[in-house]
Amino acid sequence: MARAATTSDVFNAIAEPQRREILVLLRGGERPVTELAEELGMTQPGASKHLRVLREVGLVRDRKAGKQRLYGLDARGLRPVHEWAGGFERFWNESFDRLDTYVQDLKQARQED
Amino acid sequence: MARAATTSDVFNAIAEPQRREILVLLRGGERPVTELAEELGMTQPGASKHLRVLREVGLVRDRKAGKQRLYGLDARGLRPVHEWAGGFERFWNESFDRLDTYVQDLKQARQED
DNA sequence: TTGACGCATGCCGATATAGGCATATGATGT
DNA sequence: ACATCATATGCCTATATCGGCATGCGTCAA
Repeated sequence: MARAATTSDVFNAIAEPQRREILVLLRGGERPVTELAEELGMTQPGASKHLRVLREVGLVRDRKAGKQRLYGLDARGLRPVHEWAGGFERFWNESFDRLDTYVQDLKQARQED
Repeated sequence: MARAATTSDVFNAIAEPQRREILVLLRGGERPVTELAEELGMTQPGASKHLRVLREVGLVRDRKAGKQRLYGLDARGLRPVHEWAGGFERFWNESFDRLDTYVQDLKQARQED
C-alpha cells in the first residue's frame, strides 16, 4: 500500500508546505489562481493542483468571478488539527522531566568549566 | 518528484493516522514496541517502522531497558503544528460570513416552514 | 554455547504522489 | 465565429511511501 491520499483528510492535505503557504496567503482574502501561483513562485498548473486537493478536503472554496475563479479560505477543517495538537500541550510544557534535567545538567556543566 | 519524505518534517510525520495513534498512546507513558503494536493492532515491524519515522522527526525518544526498548513521547515538535493551525483560529470563528449567513438562512427557512 | 525473546532492517509489490509540459475547457470581448 | 485570457486536466517520470514477510542483531537466561 502507498501513503494515504492527500485528499483523504486534512492532515494529509497540509503535509505539503506549498499547500500550507496557499492557506496562509488566503488569510488575506480571496485570490485568483494565477495570482497565487505568482506569489508562491509556482506554475499555474501546480497551483491549480494544490488548490484541488485543498478543495477536496474542504479547506478552500471557490467561486467564479467572470473569467477568474476566486479561491477563499474555509479554515474550519483546521480546527481538528489544532485540537489534536493541543492535546499534547501539557506534554511539551511540563513533561519530559528526564530531558529537562538533562538540559539543565548540560548548562551547569558548562558554567562549571 | 514524489511526495516529501515522512521524515522531512513533523507535518509529514503526523499525516499517518497510525503514527498519530502511537503518539496518543505514548501520552500514557513509555511503552515497548511490542506492546504498542499489540494495542494498535499492527505488526511489530509495522510499529517499528512508524516509530522510526517519529524518532527521526524528534517526536519520540527511545531508551534501552534490558531486552526491551522503551519509546517515550517528546511532544515539543507538535508545538509548531499547534501554533500554525492556531493562526487560523479567527477564521474558523468569525470569518466565512457568506457561509454563516447561508447557514442562518437555512435555519430561518426551516423555522418558517 | 544454545535458545528464546524483543526489536530493527531489508526486500518486495502496489500505489499515490509532485512537478513539468501540452492541451482541453470556459468565459469574455470584438 | 474568433482570438484571448484564466483555469483545469491529462500524461509522464521519478520517487517515497506502507504493509507483509523473512531475517539479522543484541540481550538475557540456563
